[in-house]
Amino acid sequence: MAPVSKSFFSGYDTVQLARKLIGMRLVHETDDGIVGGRIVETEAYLRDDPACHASRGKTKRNSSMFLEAGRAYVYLIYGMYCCFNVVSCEEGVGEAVLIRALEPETGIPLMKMRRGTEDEVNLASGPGKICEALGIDRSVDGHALWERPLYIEESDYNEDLDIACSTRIGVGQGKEAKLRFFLRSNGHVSRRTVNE
DNA sequence: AAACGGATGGGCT
DNA sequence: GCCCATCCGTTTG
Repeated sequence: MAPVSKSFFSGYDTVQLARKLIGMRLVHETDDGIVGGRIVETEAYLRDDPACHASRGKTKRNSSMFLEAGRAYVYLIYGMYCCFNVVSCEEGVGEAVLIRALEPETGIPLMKMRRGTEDEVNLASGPGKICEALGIDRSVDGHALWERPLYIEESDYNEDLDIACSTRIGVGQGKEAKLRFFLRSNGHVSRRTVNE
């Protein structure tokens, strides 16, 4: 397999890209090994959405959100975890898709070591867990996700996906909006019991 | 099974 | 000073 082309990311709005990324693979080729998995849960963050970091303008922290579609936006949360996003829309807009959960596929032993658990369901079922399992930190903020070593690639099985929709997890403002997307009956999503 | 507190850094009203 | 797009271990119903 190989990274998708740059054009994979353009021509869609953020909600469309959030749905399109479900079923695709996120892969990181590191010195310690190749790790990756299938994306099973995403959330959309929109420009006029109070939960979106870009909604109050461009700062040093969120500046990569304003890059072109397909760039990485990685930020530190709660002082100790990172969250990984795929930038959407054209340069200068400030929207992104948060990747919330993966179904581990490649490099599972390395992920287990990094996460300190043998439980496969617990390897990447949350945005902070994904970054720990894949070795993603702020040094890849702004990276082009159509290029190695960190990239999106096509999945072997990507047909007839049953995508469900709910409110987002952990947000204060913007609670009502149903901007979370996940594979309905997949065991690797971060939470099972949310509305509808 | 749900609820809570601690760890810990940086941006903000 | 307070609020987070979190996680984990522990306590409570």
